[in-house]
Amino acid sequence: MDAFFAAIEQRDDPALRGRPVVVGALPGGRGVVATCSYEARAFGLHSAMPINEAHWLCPRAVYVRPRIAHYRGIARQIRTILGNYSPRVEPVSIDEAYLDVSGLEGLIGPPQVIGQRLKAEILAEVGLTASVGIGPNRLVAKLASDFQKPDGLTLVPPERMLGFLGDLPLGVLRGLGSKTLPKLQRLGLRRVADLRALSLEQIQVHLGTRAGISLYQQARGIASDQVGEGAVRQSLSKETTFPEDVSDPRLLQDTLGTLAEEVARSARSEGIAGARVTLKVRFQGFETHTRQQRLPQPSDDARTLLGVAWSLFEGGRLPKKPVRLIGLGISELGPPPPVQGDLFTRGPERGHDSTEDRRLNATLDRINQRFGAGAVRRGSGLRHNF
DNA sequence: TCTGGGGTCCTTGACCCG
DNA sequence: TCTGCGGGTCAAGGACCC
Repeated sequence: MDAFFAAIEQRDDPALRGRPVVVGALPGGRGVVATCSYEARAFGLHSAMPINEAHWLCPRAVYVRPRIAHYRGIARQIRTILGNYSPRVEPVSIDEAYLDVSGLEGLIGPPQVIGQRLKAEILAEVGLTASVGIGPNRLVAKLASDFQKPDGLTLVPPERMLGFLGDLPLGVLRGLGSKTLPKLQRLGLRRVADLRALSLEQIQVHLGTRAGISLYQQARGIASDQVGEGAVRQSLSKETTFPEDVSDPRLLQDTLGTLAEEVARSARSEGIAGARVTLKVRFQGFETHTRQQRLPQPSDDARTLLGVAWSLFEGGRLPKKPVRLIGLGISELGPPPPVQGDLFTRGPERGHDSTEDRRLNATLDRINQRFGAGAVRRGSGLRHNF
């Protein structure tokens, strides 16, 4: 989908159409651009840009908070449409999916006809534009979909694949970000064709074994053509950045307690538990540390997670500096431990209970006391109100 | 103009053990 | 008994993606 979040906001509010729209944090606070409209991109704005930099570049843009639940609903609508075209659909994120359309020529038509009909139906049904890329494998299809945006359709048949890839700037390849790309640029490499001229060993000298193999293959269009179920979850976490750096241990512990409850709630709703707890702390100056501990058995219990995380915080030999962000996650996921006792004898910490709600409200009250009434509100998630 | 949140995967160093 | 070495495992950090 094209500028998905921003496009939805423009669709829903006619006053925003044709104007620069930024979805993300609000100017003055701590945060970044999640997505911005193409009108905003003309000012140099882009995803992940600090919101205050965006505001400095484009003060007249409209800044709105994301409405993730709303976007998810629309994503479901779109996925339903995709499912009508192919039984093999693999969602990759809220606004992207792979479709295997091989073998559908006889039923619908050639791939470009399928792509055109798909785009037209999405526009008619949900009022948003999508960009379609067609290629012999996932890598080429993805790069083709980015080739003409917004509202594009790019077909790359197998015989044109190497030429198409070779002309693209290096930065479009997976794994080349703000650290690795400059390494290759310092070697004088600019386009994918330049990288293709290097041997596997030459790439690996600069980028390491795994990344070397990946880029060597990408440059040659070697990639999977399997459209599958998507990935299995490996971890689950919640984190929050404070409006101002925090030194008060009570506020830190309370916030960690709220995060523990949110992680435990999500874990239980998915029927999973974690055998490893990770504490994440970002200090003043953006210095980030993690500490983790393995549990004797997997847990989905908020009090257990908080207990472990807080002991990691206190005993983890962390810097004694004000805290910018705190987070808690679980990994080594598996089935939850068997519940001891029945519904009437088991502890109040399991299931949907009022203990968690009381603790959450107490935490929100404390944060409101610290940062002023209305800093956070109950019900829509701590981090969104920050 | 200071850097969100939720993820994945890889590399590296410490440590243990044979 | 001491030392070197290689492999396995774990913890931590880093890079990247959406």
